[in-house]
Amino acid sequence: MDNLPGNIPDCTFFFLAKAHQKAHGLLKKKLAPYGLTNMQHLILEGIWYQEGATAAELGKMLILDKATLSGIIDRLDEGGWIEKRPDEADKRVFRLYPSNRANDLKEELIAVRIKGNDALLADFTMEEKIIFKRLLRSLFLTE
Amino acid sequence: MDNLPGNIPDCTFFFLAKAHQKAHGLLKKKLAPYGLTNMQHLILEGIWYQEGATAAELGKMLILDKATLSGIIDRLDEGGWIEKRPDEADKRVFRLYPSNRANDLKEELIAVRIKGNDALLADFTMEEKIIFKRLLRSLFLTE
DNA sequence: TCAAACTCCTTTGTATACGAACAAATAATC
DNA sequence: GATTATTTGTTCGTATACAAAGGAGTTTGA
Repeated sequence: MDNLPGNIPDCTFFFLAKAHQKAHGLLKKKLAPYGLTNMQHLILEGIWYQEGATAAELGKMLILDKATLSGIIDRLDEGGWIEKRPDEADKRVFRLYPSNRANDLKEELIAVRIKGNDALLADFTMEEKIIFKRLLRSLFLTE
Repeated sequence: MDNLPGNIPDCTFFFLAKAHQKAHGLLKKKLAPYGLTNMQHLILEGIWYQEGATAAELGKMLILDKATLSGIIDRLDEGGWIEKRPDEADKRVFRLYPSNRANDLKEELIAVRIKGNDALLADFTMEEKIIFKRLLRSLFLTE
């Protein structure tokens, strides 16, 4: 990328956007055969780790806008990946559960993400992997 | 974020998405007063560094899909930030130039991005900044 | 206990992303 | 020099993002 203009090579906004773009594309390819998008996979895995979660809870856990979540949950539901059950106590809320079909693919789908992670950082040394993840974490966790 | 589910805390896809989400939001706020989005700012700066560039050239330089670029360029044009001039030799192509209004704000707008970068990495040590940018670069520049 | 405040989810509008299909134009090749 | 292949930019369809506003339900507080 020698033709990147003067200041842009030192722009973290740009680097982050491009690193994310690449990571997103990599996982996207691995998930395509399942008919799942990256976000759908993320929400589904969130539900596996906290069955019966509400949309609000998932939003806080995964740092997602409620408006964005609404659509993703709808498509997960339409695709038969999850089930929306109304909460008995609070009529505003519904609770989310993975479908049987989703559970049948649970180990496989989680493995896809883990292997994707390995592939993404394949060229990094062990130290670099650790440092990279630590810096990413501290970046988005710092308010 | 102690309530992040088991495996997700070690997911680079997630970290990258969230770090990007945060960086994007930070720059977005700083650009809002100008009526520019992050992407519009990026393209505009790309044009400043290479006046008369074509959409295809910008796409290669900034690693952007031509379909995505098409819309952004349209809105930059409608907003009066750039000018599209047809190429005389190649009738498929138009060349992009910053408007006078854009040039009046050039230094200021570039400074906004640079200061945004500083703010984003404010909590990092100098070494961390260097390493972080190096790792991000190598991640998205790898083949 | 009743109105104000707040919460949960949805909907609307705008802006990316990007694969796919297309029309127009240019380049390649025989 | 005509046919084929490639390139450029647009449009379409689908999926995020997220601000803003709305409807329904719940909680507070006087």
